[in-house]
Amino acid sequence: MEGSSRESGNALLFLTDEQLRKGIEAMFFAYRGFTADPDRILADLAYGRAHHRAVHFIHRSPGTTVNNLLAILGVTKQSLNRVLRALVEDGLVRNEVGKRDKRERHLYLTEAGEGLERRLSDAQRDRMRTAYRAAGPEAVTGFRQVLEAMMDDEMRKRYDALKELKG
Amino acid sequence: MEGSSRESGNALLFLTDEQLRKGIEAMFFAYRGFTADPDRILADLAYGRAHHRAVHFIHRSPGTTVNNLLAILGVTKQSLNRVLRALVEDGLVRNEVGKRDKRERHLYLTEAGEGLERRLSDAQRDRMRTAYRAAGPEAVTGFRQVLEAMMDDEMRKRYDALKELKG
DNA sequence: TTGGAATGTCAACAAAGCTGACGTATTATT
DNA sequence: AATAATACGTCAGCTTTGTTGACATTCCAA
Repeated sequence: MEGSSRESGNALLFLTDEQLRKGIEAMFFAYRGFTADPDRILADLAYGRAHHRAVHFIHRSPGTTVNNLLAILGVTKQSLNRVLRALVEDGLVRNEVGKRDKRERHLYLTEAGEGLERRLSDAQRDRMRTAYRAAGPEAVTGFRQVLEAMMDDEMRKRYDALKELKG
Repeated sequence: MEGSSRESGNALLFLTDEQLRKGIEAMFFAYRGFTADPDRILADLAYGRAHHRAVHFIHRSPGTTVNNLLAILGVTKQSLNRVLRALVEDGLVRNEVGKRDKRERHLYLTEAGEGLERRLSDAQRDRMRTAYRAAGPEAVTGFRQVLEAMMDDEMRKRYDALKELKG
């Protein structure tokens, strides 16, 4: 049989509105679960998701600049600045003037910052791990493939750039 | 080989922190893409994501009550009320006093409301369809499995309840 | 040396969440 | 019949996190 029983990735699938709607709802409800555990931790600390995201990506790319973080998070510098200021004041993030370009500020987590990052990502990874194990390795591959296909090109570049850090 | 090369769903997987972090980042960036298209449409209309969610779930469960919508969206009645009031004033949502229980208000989209819902979900489904086709049918199954495993139990119940509406 | 880039900061505002309090029907319970 | 509970709406005030716009500073590079 030509085309065969194992459809290739770019086969023209028949996708009903219902199937697609279910996917949309799955994203909605799953994202709630995805953020639920960190949110609980953050609530006690008077921090929000914005702080979590900043801490996450600074941990991921130590020494990243404000501008780079801005682009990854997709917010204005004013919005990010408020969050960063709080984190610096609370001693979770360290600010270092660039050596090559002294206009730039390189961002690092302090030990306390790394501690918070651990707490938050432990919680989030626990849920992710449980979900991955429940679904199985093939499902995980598919999960990642669909998510990557769902990103804007610009964001996929940034996502890939992060991936290459520790491969 | 016992266990075989095709690992079962509940096999104990070796999942590195890096793999899990990539999953977390994939969720973050993909969710941005997921909401990007409707967000652009909504911006022109002075509506936000909250309005989109209300419209989506009223479309999905016509005649649903305020209380039910509250539970699905996971917000307070004050927050939802603000959104609903705007939608009713703008003639997108219709409010009907319950026949069996007159305390309840059943919610329906008007024709204009259905029109907006179409516009929004067309945009969102286009992206979902493109992603599904790019990733292939097996990936789609895995995608859904992981997302469902990631939900809180409470939310999975609501998600399943929606699924059963039109199968 | 001058232009532009990167950063920080001030002010004002908006969306969308929250809590708490209160009112009004309506229904359920005792 | 009286009381309690439920469903909904609304007012007031607060928080987080985003937005613009304006402006100063620092510093690289042409």
